[in-house]
Amino acid sequence: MIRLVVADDHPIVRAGLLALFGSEPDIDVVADVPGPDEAVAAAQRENPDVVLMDLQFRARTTTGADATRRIRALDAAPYVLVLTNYDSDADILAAVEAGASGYLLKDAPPHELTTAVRAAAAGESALAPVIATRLLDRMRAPQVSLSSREIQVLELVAAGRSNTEVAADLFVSETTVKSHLAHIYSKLDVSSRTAAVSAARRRGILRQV
Amino acid sequence: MIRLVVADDHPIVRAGLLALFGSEPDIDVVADVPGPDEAVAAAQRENPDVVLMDLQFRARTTTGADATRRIRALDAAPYVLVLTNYDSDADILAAVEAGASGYLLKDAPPHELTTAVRAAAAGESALAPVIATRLLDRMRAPQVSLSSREIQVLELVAAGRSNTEVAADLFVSETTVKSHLAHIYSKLDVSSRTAAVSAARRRGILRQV
DNA sequence: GTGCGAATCGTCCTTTTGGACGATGCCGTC
DNA sequence: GACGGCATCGTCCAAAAGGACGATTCGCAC
Repeated sequence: MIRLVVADDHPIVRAGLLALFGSEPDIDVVADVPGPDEAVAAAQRENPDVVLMDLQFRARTTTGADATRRIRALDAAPYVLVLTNYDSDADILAAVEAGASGYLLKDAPPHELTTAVRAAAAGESALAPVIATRLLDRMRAPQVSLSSREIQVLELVAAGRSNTEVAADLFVSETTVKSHLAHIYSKLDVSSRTAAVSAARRRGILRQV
Repeated sequence: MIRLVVADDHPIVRAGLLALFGSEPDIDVVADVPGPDEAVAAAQRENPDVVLMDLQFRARTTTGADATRRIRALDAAPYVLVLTNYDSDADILAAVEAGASGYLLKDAPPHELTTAVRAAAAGESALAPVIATRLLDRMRAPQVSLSSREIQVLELVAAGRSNTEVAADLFVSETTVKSHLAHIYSKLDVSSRTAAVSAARRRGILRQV
């Protein structure tokens, strides 16, 4: 019998997961909690085999990645599966770095969830097919990383500042700003400031406001 | 007995809603469907009192707002409640314009859902408290409100499209796009596209990606 | 110490954007 | 039926942004 803890702030999603695993004879949901801190507590208290955890929690400072890290640091730590709506690079990276053994999407078919839980309980890794594909793409495609100065420029641009204003803010010439922007465009494969901001947000390079 | 149709592309959410309404004696879920087109079909076939519908469907061209519009155009049309993750002005506006009688958030407590369904069945409007608050704020401070067309333009601009591209996307001339942008700038008190996007995000006019 | 990326600054030129005037048709309100 | 807001289209011009060449200096890695 696999002991499972479910952590998600949406009551509807928790109800759905309970219903789903309720019909699986070999999976027992021993706790369902609405927040990351409660998840860590439950992981200590219930001694589960697997924790299924959301990444985003509204109105919480702790993220799912933080909670994952803390759970994986426990003695006899359970495996953690991350379950989220988004498949952004930044999110996946955060989850993997925190020690998750799987990354699942909320719109996945139910059987993907149950097989993933069983795989995780057996100590194996479990990625949603979509995510696996994306990771492979990522490996194939060269990693884009902006320098800290470039990010600084892009943040000001995202805030709506003009090249002249950015130059004044950073005490450099407008030429320099344009030069940074040209590099940013080339790295992100775009050709305008709005497209750059949009691409950077999508990839988690800029704060998601 | 309230006949309810549930439309959401996440199997987990559908399972959760089924479990939730399963324990309500006066609500009968007569169909649960994964897409907007199926929702319209079910609304015709099952003759429900209320349709509970997601706004965003992955990998579909039809949006929840489109489906809502089509359902409300039926004979003996059921009431439509929109259920979504986001509370941006653009989404709310789209839903209301499409004829939704309520707007609910997925992280709402279950009782909000059931009371909203009962209210909708009785022909009343039902808004999540968060949304109601936002609408009231909007009424009190009506200083900035973009027209739906303007929001549409701004969304494309935020996605990094140029004026020419936006014009092509919306089947209008570039002059028209520039005219919309000029109005947007004046309303938001800015003078560039990036500043407009930034201001609109800050005020919740655009979704906080 | 050679090479490389980063940060800085230049010029010249083209494209895009924004501002300042227009104009028309439609719809809803008063 | 007049008025205002919205959406549509136009021209002309100035400013901003972007592309295509440059260039130097400074670290840091090999």
